[in-house]
Amino acid sequence: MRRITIKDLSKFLSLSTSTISRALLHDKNVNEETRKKVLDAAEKLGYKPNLTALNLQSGQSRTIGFVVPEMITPFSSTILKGIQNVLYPLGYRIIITQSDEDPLIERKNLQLMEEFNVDAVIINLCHETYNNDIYQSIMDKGTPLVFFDRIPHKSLDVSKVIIDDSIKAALMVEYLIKTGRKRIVHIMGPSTIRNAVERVNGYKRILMKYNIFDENLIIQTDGMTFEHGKKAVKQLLSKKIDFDSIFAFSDTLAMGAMNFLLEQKIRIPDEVAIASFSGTELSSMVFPQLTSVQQPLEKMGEAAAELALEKIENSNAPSQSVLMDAELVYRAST
Amino acid sequence: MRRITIKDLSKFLSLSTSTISRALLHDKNVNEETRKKVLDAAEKLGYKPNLTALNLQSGQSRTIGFVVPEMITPFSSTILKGIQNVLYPLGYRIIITQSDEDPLIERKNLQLMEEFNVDAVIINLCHETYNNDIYQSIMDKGTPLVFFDRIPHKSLDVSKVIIDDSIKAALMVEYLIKTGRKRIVHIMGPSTIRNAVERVNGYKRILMKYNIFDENLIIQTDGMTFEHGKKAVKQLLSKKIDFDSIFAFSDTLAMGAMNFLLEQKIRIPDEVAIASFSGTELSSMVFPQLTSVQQPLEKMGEAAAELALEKIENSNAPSQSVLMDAELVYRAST
DNA sequence: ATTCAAACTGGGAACGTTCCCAAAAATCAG
DNA sequence: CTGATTTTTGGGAACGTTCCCAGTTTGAAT
Repeated sequence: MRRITIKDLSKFLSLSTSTISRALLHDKNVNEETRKKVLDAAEKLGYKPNLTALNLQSGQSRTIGFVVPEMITPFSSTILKGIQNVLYPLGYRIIITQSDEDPLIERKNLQLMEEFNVDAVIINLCHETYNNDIYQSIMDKGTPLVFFDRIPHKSLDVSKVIIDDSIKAALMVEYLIKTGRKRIVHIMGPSTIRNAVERVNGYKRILMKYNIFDENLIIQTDGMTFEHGKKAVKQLLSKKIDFDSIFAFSDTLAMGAMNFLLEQKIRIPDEVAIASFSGTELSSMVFPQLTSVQQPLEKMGEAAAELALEKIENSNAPSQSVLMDAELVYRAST
Repeated sequence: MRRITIKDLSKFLSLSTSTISRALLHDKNVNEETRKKVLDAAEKLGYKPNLTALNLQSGQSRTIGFVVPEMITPFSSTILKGIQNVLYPLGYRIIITQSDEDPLIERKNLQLMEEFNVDAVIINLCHETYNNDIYQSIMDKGTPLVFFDRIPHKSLDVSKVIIDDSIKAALMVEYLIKTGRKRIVHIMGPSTIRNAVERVNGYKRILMKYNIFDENLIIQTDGMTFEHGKKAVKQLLSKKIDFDSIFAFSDTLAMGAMNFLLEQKIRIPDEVAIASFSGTELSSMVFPQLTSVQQPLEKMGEAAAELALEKIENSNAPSQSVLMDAELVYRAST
């Protein structure tokens, strides 16, 4: 059951390995007839190139690292799908790690990626600055880093795929206002995530514009889970802060909030409207379905993969930022 | 920025590559002092072994394939986590593909795995028999296959991790009966999935035992998505079939069903109770939270990884079945 | 026929390891 | 202090490719 190698073909056809290799690679310096013989034999014996040998020879691992905070919501997995669309046809492998929103684990994961000798890393970070040094050192060693969604501080020159968090947040909040809401809560993610800051800024800008801003309506969570969303609303209720709507940083936080409100028999959207920011399928799997800012996740993954490829092919290609558009989708929760 | 290799260390220390290699591998045939020098130098110059070279030399790719129907619910990603727990510390890479519940794509994915020369494949299939031939041919070539959750027909001798679908389904249905439900619908998955058949059997057995079985209450979907769940309930309602509870094949189907019921202003659990089978976090993210059969997903992943390792280490190790226990968790939906 | 370029093929190094075998150095028994 | 044994080291093949550099063959032009 040993694998067929070029050497086997070489023996079988009484041709040198060089010629076999050339025939297989469609090098022009090989007789058309010979090529055909080789291709036939390869087919017949079931030859498959040994990727490991190829990688050793070329010095590339043909492996891309994918580092994400979590993989249990469809967010990362949809991005992943986009990446796979681009990379699998080219013969790249993708290895995936989850950081559990913990910068220390992220750090370990990145070291793992170095050991795996990946050609590039596509990453959604979990703390804006904590691992800056390791990002830099990886890039210094010549491994491109491409960020998406959450990006590092602008002092780092990296390729990235983003959407305009601030503007989209503003639009969503403005929509809530237009539907008659006046007391709009924002459940904000941890401020160590740039996007949380961007989105809260968009939110603030609009509320100020309409002159209905109230500091108390911003509630910052220290995590990104369903439970954090629940806790946020619990706090609001126990502080007896009056509100008629919620704009949440993510689907998961929105779902937590929603769940708690429903438990308290608060009607949605009659008493409280809810909108979120994300683009995962989760938003349409709850009842009532969530109004949300829908990010083009699969496309974002594809874009990130393209950026990575660019840097792999040309190591001093300039870093690029791809700004993608997100769509506001109005559903039953508002 | 070139990577440091053993040759660099060899030059640096004026020692042969053999000695360096031995020192690094903690071979006993090397002077303690020399080893220390080597280890220090390796540390200082930042030596990292080249996995590709290692793999070529050992003939293993140290890569495991993970083939799943989908990755957008937490089911597969939680399993994955278990696999990573076991495999990452051992230096294995994991490559992941999604089959979109399509056996043809699954087939392509498996071919991809062969090209990647993986040491083993851990797989959750999407059709009980369709790809039997390729499963067999991969195993014939010496690559172990480990199945979990959905397994192939028993004619294939493979390692697998399963839970007792029939018994757990029966227990859940019996629980529904004990809470006073009499018209229990089963939203069954496609019958090309063994588990769907197992679970419906458990369901049937109990309903027959209590003498309340009605063929009309079984509704078979032709897919596994949220929409399929919705459609199932829609059909029930339009056929005016009377029911007071639903036992669904999966969280996702249950959520679809629930969503549609709520849209129709049917109260849960007062008018209709809902229970599901799965063990993902989704079941507690909806309102009301779903009663469900909770599978020990992370542990299942770990078990699958162990089985794979066993087969990798000893290619004629006998196939094993690991039967894991699942827990019934009662929540607000019943 | 002779020459020369073009077309095709083969030999062998290289990628970074490990590991077998042999050589050198150190230790030991008598 | 000699020979035998053990410890430590080095040389070089091997894993499966690609690719450079030489060869060999072919065929056309003189």
